[in-house]
Amino acid sequence: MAKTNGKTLSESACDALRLDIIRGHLEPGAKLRIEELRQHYATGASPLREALNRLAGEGFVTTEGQRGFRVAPLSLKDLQDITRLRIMLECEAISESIRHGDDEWEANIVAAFHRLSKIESDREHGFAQWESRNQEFHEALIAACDSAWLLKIRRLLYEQHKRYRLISILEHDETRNVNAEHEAIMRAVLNRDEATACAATESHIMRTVETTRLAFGHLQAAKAD
Amino acid sequence: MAKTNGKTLSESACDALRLDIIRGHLEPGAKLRIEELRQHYATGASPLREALNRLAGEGFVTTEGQRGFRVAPLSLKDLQDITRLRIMLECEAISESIRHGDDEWEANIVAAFHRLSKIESDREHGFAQWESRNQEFHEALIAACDSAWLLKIRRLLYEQHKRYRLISILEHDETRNVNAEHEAIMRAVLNRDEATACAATESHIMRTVETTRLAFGHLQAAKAD
DNA sequence: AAATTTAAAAAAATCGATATTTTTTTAAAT
DNA sequence: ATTTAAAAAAATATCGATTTTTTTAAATTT
Repeated sequence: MAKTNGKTLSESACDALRLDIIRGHLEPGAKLRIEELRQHYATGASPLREALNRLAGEGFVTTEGQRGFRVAPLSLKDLQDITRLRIMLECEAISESIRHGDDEWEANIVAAFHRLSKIESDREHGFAQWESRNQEFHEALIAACDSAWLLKIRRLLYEQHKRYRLISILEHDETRNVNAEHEAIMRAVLNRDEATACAATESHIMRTVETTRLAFGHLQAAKAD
Repeated sequence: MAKTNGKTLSESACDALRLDIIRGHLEPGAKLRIEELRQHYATGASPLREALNRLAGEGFVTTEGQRGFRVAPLSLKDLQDITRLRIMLECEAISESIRHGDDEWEANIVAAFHRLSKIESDREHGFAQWESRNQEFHEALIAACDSAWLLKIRRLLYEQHKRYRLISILEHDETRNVNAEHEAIMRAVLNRDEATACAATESHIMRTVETTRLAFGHLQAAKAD
């Protein structure tokens, strides 16, 4: 792990681990042995332990006494829990953003929506790119919310949910028109219509979760072999 | 730091640091030099660094590149931010608790209220005890909420707010009857009246914050000398 | 013989001491 | 007053030592 950027080894390891956990590259519940990680990430034990402790604070890994670290587990109940909170926080953030946003904020939303629309069709192919533009669009919507804690917690839950979403890439609900859902949210937001924006956001999240829920159920069933 | 319990040195250091930050024993914004902490907590650098990284993940300390750690700063804006979210999450948790709670849950609330009432009068004297029983009462109220994330985040914000509260112990609003506020919340909860319970909780938090806000303002003014 | 317990060995986690790198401070020079 | 260079301090990483847990295999009991 060469120090190409200005980050410390701890930080690089932390980011790499977080990404691999979110991506599902590291299995939920899997044991995180220092020695193996050392090999894989080509770094010393100390930076790794610091990174794992950081991630434990963020809730991505669990740790018990002298028994090392594990990837935080996933469950259907956890998914539903996260979903409910996400809806609540996302709506709160959007509402506040609507109240505070200026012209520049609006412009950024429109731009982010446009960028996302251009590749909306081939989700299957450049999934990583779609994922990143999707996130950028949703973050543009709430960019005018000036509650640091709300944004911090919302982001945490967004990434926790991403863990579920990314293990079910293949599941694609053909009956959905995600672009239309995004457009509905954007319309309401630009109209400064809080109630409609929240309703559209809630239904967007609920639909996404329904797809995720199915895929996650399939995965669990397949594992029970 | 003797290993009297089953905890690792990292965990002990983490708990000790967190407590000292919440208590205000470590000044907001203060630099946390490893060498000094090593002296104070009588432990090695590795456990300390792990503890600090954990606390960074939880939001109690900040960290930047190769420049070490600092106690997360406090501000009036931060206090207001935390307050708004606390009200939202606390109400959500209480509502769910009301929907799910059983007889045992009710009994624990009544017991916690009683324990708190017995020492409500001399807040000044055994403040630590009052603080702990107060927290136990509030946690008894939401004990039947089975959303792990909601409880986790609520607790985080509760402790963040405690940082503000504990630096203003002396500020005592004589016009308040905290015991009556607690009783009002309890009554509504036992009546399974969500709306009233939320309203009472919101007003309780708002009053507490108002006292805190004043004290914090005074402190800032005093520091500006 | 199968299952449980015990003891030894191996593996893994945790910690502390030391070395390296980076930042901050200090003082001189421009 | 600003810049530059050297010294000190601090943060970070590596390595090896210690402690704890897990695994393995033998011994005992049912």
